[in-house]
Amino acid sequence: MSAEIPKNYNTKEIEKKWQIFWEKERIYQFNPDSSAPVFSVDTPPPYLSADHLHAGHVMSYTQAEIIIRYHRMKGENIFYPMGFDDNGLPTERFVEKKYNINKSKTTRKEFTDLCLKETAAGGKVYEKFWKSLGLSVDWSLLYSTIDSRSQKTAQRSFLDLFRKGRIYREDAPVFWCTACQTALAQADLEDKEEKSFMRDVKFSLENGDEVVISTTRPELIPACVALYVHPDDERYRKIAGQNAIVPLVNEKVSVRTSPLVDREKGTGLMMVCTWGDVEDVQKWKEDKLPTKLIIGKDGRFNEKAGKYAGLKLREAREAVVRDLEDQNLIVGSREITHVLNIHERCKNPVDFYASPQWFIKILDLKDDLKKRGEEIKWHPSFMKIHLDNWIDGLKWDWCISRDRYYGVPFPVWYCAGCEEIILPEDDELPVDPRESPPRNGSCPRCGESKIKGEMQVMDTWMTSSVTPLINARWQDRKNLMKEIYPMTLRVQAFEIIRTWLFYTLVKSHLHTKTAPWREVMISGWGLGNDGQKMSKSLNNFVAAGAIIEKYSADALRFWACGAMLGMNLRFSEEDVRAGQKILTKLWNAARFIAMNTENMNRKANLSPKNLNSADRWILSELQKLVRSVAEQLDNYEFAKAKILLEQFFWIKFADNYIELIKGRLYGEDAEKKYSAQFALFKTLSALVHLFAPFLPHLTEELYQCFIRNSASPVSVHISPWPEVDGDFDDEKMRKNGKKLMEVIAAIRKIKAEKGVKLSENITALTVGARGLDESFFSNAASDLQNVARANAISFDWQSEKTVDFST
RNA sequence: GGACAUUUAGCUCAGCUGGUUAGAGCGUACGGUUCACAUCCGUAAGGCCGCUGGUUCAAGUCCAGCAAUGUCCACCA
Repeated sequence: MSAEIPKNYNTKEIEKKWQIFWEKERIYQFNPDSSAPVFSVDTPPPYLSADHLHAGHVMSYTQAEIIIRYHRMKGENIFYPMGFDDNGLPTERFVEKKYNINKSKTTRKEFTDLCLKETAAGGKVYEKFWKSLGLSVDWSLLYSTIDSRSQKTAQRSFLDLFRKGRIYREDAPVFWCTACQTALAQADLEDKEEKSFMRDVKFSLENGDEVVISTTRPELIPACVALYVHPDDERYRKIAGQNAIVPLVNEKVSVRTSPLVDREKGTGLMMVCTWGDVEDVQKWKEDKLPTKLIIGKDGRFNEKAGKYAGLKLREAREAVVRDLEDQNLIVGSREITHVLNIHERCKNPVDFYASPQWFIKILDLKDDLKKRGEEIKWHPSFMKIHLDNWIDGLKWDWCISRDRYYGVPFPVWYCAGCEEIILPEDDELPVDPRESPPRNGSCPRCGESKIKGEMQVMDTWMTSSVTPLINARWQDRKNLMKEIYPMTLRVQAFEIIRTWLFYTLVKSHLHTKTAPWREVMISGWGLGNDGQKMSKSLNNFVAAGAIIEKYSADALRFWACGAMLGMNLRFSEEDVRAGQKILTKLWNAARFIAMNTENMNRKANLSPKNLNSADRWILSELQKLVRSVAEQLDNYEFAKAKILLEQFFWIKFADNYIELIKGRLYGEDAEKKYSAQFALFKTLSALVHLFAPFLPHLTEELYQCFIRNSASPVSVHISPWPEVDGDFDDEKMRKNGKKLMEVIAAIRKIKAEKGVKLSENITALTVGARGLDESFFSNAASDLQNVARANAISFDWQSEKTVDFST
């Protein structure tokens, strides 16, 4: 047998071999007919537009996968799908950039065709990559957020919520990205600090008096519709109720009062425009102020802006300031730093704009949603606070429509005659009202046959928020709702708690009156060498494919599970190399064991009393390891489990135990040799299983080469997780073992330091030996003597005196 | 301004419900081995455990305050 075992572990060949094997044998396939408990997983569908996969992706997917593999080996029926998010704005932007095209200058058909082509290509790259990493995904469950099943689910979600009165359409101010030319939701915004100028501008009152307002947005002066003061502000008591004249446009606006005005801010006199910020929108709503929208959807000023019409925002600001200066109306100006909202996808500043949009009413659900959040078990627990904070801070209903081309269409038509909203039946879905009319062709209310389809598309989260329902085939007659829903586990990173997690919670609360999952697992970020977030625009980008190519998937996975759940992890090639080292070490240890257990009878089961001391020790340590690794994995503490495994394997098993029993393996005493062989094989077998979730390729190779027999499962990944064997779980043995290791250390020290400190070391040695139980020692003495001999020392345990160096 | 997290050896991080001389990996220096190990083993150097107070017989570990870093949120007149 030993002749057949290759000396080196050929990473690339072997990993590829088992990946093909797993697929062929359908090791990871979900079995809907099994009676085993189901463990269903809701994994993030990554955006295909991210055309480079980096080590950060590897980290979060691997961490989740280790937990999943553990549950699979515990005999649970794993439902582990993969999805691709190839829907919506990110994909559009990717295509725009790649082909350098402008959405408004191409037809919808051309554009969506390109999007579909790119997502198909991207999907292939992703699938290949995830497979090369060894993810135990059931690829037969693959979904894409633009495929017809997802569209159907998203549209049915819309219809269901519409019927429940949760969805409304309103022509109101919305967050608007002038670069993408679409409405946005609160969750699509990001903060950005920017330097700007606070300018003090003179306004005249009708009676000729002058007042001063402060603003960072002078270009909105032509859109001013009111001034506000605090009702108790002595300075302005007299002017409240009067009219002011807006400079440059000479329009009359009223001076109103509101207790919400902050007297300390600026001059205490507040200019309200259509609409510069959230305050403006609120005042506009509450006091029914006039509307004077001077910025168009493309970001240019429109005809209502008078002489500034046609200018871009920046140009308009310059022009307005120039004009104000010419008229000596700017009485103060200072540079300030303030934070403005930018669009998360394109980083352009977000404005307000009014146009008809679809909304889901969520502001009245805050308490319910927080309660749903509490039904879920959070790992790590503090991550739940991010959700609560977000819910507390909600100010707007969820705007679900986007003025774009590529995405799931709304299942909505409008009657051209009576403006009735026309909806399809569930069995018609998916529909595309932009392309085809409703089934019965005319308006059910007025009979009008001219019907318009809704041209907007859904927010990408409208689809992503129903991934559990897509997977459970909620929309199908024969669905898996009972089997896999609510799902067992959601895995994701923390930055999309406010989007993906929150929106999914909203949907499942409204559709199924449950939380969507029982547990969530939130991972941190993989950081670049410099500690910054990995991003391909920076030089800290670590292409995951290249690392796998250079080392191995298993080594990269070993790095990925090095941080505790929820913590960020800095990438370091040294750590990957350390992972590679443990692969080699495991391979060699297994090879050694295989060579020395070739002819042993593996069927017989020895009991502790038939074993030598050292063998009982390592097996008792093994039981402790089995117990604690399971404990850690139950708590999603894969990093701690990994450390336990490493330390047991490398230090206790390889450096100490194997060295201790080599003499018996090479010796003539068949009984003593068999005792060691038995412990060696039992330990190796357990280790291969315990390491399997972390290092799936290597452990599969070891299992197939050294462990598997005709009665075993075809793969280590579906073979049973090790259990504690009470017969060998012996604390007394572990205590003796600790002493045993001290004695070995003392022997090595004597060797290393020769004469130096000799007496101390000999004392350590004898004291260590004396600390052992008598029967344990008498049985282990020959093993120790062997170690001593291997270190060129002979020691007389009886007299505790003689030390020879056979130099 | 609010929230959450982090702060322990040169680097990356462990240190559970407080208890003897604070640990691992990598890196560094030195020594040994190459008969499982394109290696491996051993030894050493290196830490006011962010700062300040408090509780306690006893604190890296609990409490309070402060600081730095990261992230999220709020503030945009």
